[in-house]
Amino acid sequence: METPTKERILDEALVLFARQGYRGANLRELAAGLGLSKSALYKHYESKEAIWNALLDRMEAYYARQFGAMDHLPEIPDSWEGFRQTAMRMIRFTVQDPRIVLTRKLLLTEQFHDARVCRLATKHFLEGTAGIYSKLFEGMMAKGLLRREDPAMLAFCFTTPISALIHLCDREPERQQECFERMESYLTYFIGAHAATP
Amino acid sequence: METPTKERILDEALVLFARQGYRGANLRELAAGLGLSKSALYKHYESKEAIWNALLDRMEAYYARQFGAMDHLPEIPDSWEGFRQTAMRMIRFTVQDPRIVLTRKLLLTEQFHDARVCRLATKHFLEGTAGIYSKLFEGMMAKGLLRREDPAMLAFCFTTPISALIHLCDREPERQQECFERMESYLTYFIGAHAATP
DNA sequence: TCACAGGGTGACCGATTGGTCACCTTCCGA
DNA sequence: TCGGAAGGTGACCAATCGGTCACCCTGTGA
Repeated sequence: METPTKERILDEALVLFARQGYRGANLRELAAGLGLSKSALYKHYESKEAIWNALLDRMEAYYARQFGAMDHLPEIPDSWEGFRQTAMRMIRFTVQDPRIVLTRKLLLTEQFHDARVCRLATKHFLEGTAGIYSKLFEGMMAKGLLRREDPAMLAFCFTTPISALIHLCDREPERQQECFERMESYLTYFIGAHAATP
Repeated sequence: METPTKERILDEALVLFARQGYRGANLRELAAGLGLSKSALYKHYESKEAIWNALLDRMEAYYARQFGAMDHLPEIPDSWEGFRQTAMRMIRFTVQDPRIVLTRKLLLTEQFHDARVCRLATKHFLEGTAGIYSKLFEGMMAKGLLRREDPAMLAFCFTTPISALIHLCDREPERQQECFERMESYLTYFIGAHAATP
C-alpha cells in the first residue's frame, strides 16, 4: 500500500513547482507546507529530482487516462445550444479546478527546461483538447448539425481561441469574468458561422 | 551617450533569463558570456534585479513602438494570395528572429512571477498581434475582399491558431517544418472559409 | 520481551549565489 | 603634469540550498 505521505508530498510539490518553478522551489518550504521536517522527505524520495520525476509520472498517468482511453468523452449534443452548454461546462471546470490550473502553470513555465514537460505541454495544449472536440464535431456532423469537413482542422480552429482565453484567465485571474464573457461571445460567433444552414 | 556595455549586458541577460528564468540565471555566467568579471556588472547596474528591470524597460519601449504608433503596419493586400504572403512573411519573421523567440520564451516562463511580464505577455500574445490583423481585416473589408463583420473577433479567431503553432515551434524546434506545413494548410482553410463569395 | 522496520527530527556540510570592497588601469580635461 | 572619473579585477562574505547523518519514537511480529 502506498504511503499517503508520499502522495501528499506530490500534492504540495505541484503547488510549489507551479508557483516557483523547479529551481525556485525549495525543499524546506515543501516540508514546512506538510508540517514535516526537510529530512523526512528523504524517507520517501531520494532527491528533489526524484520528487519532480514522480510528479511528472503522475501527470503522465493522468493524461494517459484522460486522453488515451476516451471512455469519458462528453456525449454528442443534439443541438447547438447543447453544444454551447457542454463546451462551457468543460471550460468552467478546466478554469476553476485548482489542480488543473496549477498543472497548466507548471507546463507553461517549465516547458523549456524539461523534455518530458515539453511533450506533456504539447499533449495538453494542442493534441488533447483538440482531439476531444474532433470526436465531438465528428459526431455532430453525423447528426447533420454541422457541414461535413475535416473535424481535426475544425477542432483546432475552435480550440485555440478558447485556450488563449484560458491562458489569460490563468495569467490575470482578476479578469476572469471578462474572459468568460469573451468566451460566450466567441461561442455565439463560432456557432453562427458553423451552424448548418442548408 | 549610453555605454555600449550597458546594452550588451541586456542582450546577454535576455539570453540567460529566457533560457534559465530569473532565478535560474546567475551573474557569473552572465559576466562570463560577455568576457567580463562579475563585479564589472555592478559598474553598470546596481543589482540583478536592476538588470531585470532594465531589460523589461527595453521590452516595454519596444512594444510601445511596435504596437502603439502603428506606423509600420503591413499594407493592405489586394488579394487573398497577397494576404497569404503577408501573413506567412510576418510569421516566418516572428518564428526565426532569435531575439523575438527569446522574448516569447521569457514572457511565457516568467508570466506568473512578475507583474510587468504578465502585462507584457497579454499585450504580446493577445492584444498586439490581434490588433494588427484587426486593422488589416478592416482594410480588406473596405476593399470588398471580406464580408463585413467585427474585425476584432475575426482577428482573434485568425490569430490564436497561429499563435498556438508558433508556441509549438518554440517548444519543439525539431518540428518546425511540420508547423509551417500546418500553418499553410490552416491559411488555405481560413481563406476558403472567408473569401467573399457573394 | 525484544529486535527491528517505518517514519520523523535537528544539526551539520559543501556548493552556489548575489553582493561588497580594495585595488588597478586608462584616458581626459584643468 | 596631475587628479579624478569610468570601467574592470579578484578575493571575500553571508545567505540559501540540496543532501547526509546520528539519533529518536512507535507499533508489530517472533
